[in-house]
Amino acid sequence: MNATHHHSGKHPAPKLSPNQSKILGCLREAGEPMSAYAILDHVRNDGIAHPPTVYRALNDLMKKGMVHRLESRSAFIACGDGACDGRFAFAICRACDKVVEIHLSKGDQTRLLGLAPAEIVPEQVTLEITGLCEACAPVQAAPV
Amino acid sequence: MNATHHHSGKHPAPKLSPNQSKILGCLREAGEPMSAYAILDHVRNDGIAHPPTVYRALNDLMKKGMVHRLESRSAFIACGDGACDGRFAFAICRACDKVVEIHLSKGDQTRLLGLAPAEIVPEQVTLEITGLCEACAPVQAAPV
DNA sequence: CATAAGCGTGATATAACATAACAGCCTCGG
DNA sequence: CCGAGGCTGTTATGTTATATCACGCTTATG
Repeated sequence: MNATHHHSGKHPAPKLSPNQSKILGCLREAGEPMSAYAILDHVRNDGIAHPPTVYRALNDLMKKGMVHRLESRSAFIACGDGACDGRFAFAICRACDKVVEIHLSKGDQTRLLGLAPAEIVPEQVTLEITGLCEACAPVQAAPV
Repeated sequence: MNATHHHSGKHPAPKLSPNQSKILGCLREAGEPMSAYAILDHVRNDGIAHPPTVYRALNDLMKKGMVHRLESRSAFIACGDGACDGRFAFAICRACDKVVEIHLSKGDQTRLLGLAPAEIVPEQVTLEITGLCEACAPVQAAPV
């Protein structure tokens, strides 16, 4: 699971440290959001033993656009694309925690940033849409 | 103007418990986001002494639409409108923490919900736009 | 009155999430 | 040799949130 030379193309060169690779590998294997401490539990085998080590790697991976944080759940997930430019959104099933990454078009991004009031110059967007996925819809009642 | 009939007009009847009133008052006085523990510090005078008391009131107030949670900061803020229907967004200055509540038009709401993939039926939107306000722009460099 | 149900609250304890601060070990360039 | 910088390890602590049980008050009922 060494992602050190992935395919070249859209994405900037990764250049990951050993710890970053381990943690990214863990998140990619899971394919779903994990809390920092859940990650820690899964990489103890790999010699990572303390929270700061995990958070350091996660923060570095987020700067590279390879991991995103789901604010509404305090959880982290690998970017479905390898890496992206920071303009993205998520749809999350409230019942099973399934996450779908939404790729925002240029137009979407512009419209979103345009919602900011004149007094604040927008830089970054956090957009998370919660709902119910196909599988969970039949067995759940609407709470809102 | 006590229209306790149905929820006529924009705002449903408040009917707050004493603790809810104290905590909403605290947030309204502040006019800015506060962490649950910052709120706790400010209402100790009023006889509230433990975290669960604060969280209980905050959760009730959020259900009523009178308080919102800023996911990206783990903070709470009084609704600028008294109460609203849950379709709103925030613009936040990353330097001074100033928050502006953005009221989404019907069209904005529809577009946002439309971003959800087919496999997840959207129910709720969390949109937070971080940037730099007029006052802070001159003295801050862009980090991203 | 007695009693039970329901609700808001008080209080203890602990869980879950995150970072500050410092120390060790490399490698690189002088 | 020596210092700078990058990455990691480690200890300790700070911050955010909830589970659980107990208490007192009001109300409905017999």
